[in-house]
Amino acid sequence: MDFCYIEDIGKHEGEKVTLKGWLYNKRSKGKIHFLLVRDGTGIIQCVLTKGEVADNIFNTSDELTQESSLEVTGTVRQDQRAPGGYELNLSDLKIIQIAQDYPITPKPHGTTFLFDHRHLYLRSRRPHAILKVRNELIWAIRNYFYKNKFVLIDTPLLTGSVGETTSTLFETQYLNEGKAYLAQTGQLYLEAAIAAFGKVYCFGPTFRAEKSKTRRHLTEFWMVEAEEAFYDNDDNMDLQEDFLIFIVNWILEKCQEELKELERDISPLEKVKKPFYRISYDEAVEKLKKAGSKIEWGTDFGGEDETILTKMFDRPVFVYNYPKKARAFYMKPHPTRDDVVLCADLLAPEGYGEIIGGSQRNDDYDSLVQRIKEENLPLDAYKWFLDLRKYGSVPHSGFGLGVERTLTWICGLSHIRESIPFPRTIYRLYP
RNA sequence: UCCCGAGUAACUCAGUCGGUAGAGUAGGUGGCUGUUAACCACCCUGUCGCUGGUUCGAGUCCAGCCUCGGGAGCCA
Repeated sequence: MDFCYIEDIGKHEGEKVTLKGWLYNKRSKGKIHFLLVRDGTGIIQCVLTKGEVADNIFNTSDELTQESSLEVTGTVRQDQRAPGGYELNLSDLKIIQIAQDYPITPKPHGTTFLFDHRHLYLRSRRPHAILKVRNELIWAIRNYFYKNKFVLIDTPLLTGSVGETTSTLFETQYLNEGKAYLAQTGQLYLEAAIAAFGKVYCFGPTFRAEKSKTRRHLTEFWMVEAEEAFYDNDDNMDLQEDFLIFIVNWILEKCQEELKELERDISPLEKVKKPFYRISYDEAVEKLKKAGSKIEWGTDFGGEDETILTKMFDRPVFVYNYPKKARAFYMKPHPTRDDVVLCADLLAPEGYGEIIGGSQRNDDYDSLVQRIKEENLPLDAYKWFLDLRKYGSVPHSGFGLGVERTLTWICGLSHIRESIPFPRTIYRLYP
């Protein structure tokens, strides 16, 4: 390799190095030019002084425009005046390509403009920082499951039978086999895999065709789902707690710089420790009513309800045992109550709300058949799913964590669209 | 689908009572030997979202439509 990266520049103090990258910004003081060069790993200020560098090289820098690609060679020097602490005294400068009229200037832009130029906006500091945190978040998730001996099971994205019953699906013609749907969950397939592997997880994109128009919704988002044989609903919550603490600690350890760039107050993240609060749906409704919410027992929380609720707690809170009629057919009925199921949602603090939905699954053949019928679902589509209850059925539980919602909370973002490289929302399919 | 709000220069916006379009940024030219979103001077930039209406005259008032943003619902 004949060049080095800006993040390693501290190892080369006093040495002559070559960097390859893009011009982030430039300033000139006439006979001194300052070039801010970025290479994906950082930003460094390069200095060209007339008289100390060949005239043709000094003049070359006049041609540079924002985001032109270039190669620079110079001596690394520590300097407190430089952003980043180090700067490069240039001895050589080669233009790779001159960028013409780069649309994103160092001045404020509106979100529509920025997301119309998302392919370029990725280069800016804020999205760059967020997506670096995303990278670590995903690594932490995979790392946690690997360390805890969960087996990765990739579940299909094209499915015939539907997963849950409530949400709207993207539909496509599947050759000669009729309609296929883009997956909204891999859970049912994971339930098949636990009897083979015990503890499993899947991680992939999921799709919802709902015309949701809020700061918490994407039509395409990434979800990690885990499924565990012989775990009951409480074991499931213990696991989620441990899992979330692991990934938050990982981010706190690895992403100090990025969180600082995002001006994220990390004190709420530092409070993510055992035990999380656990309240029943019944208690949550009581608390909300006392706080003035119009919620009625039996309905799901609205966005506002979630915000009120999470602001009552300084750590994540589980709300467990929701009304049966507000939850999916596959959840296990409560052993002594007919109106609730064994499940739990995990709500992130600071008003962010639901990031995990989980439940113990219905492992009883007859009762599951009954629930499928009650929901008017086609029994034959679920034949394989029902088979799992015929051949060595066991108590089991699982959960799904929304990656973008989690990242939105960890980074303290105000809109989920910033948490994914190329967001797909109700009105956005470009770029 | 419903309720708000916004569409004016490449970008961010201002535009008073209806009187014929203006700032900053970007771009261009010149100046400046330590700039930090550099600064200073000058120059350039318009289908005022679209269609129609009222008027001597519409960016401005009225109607309809389009697009986008925020929220609700739905959902992770």
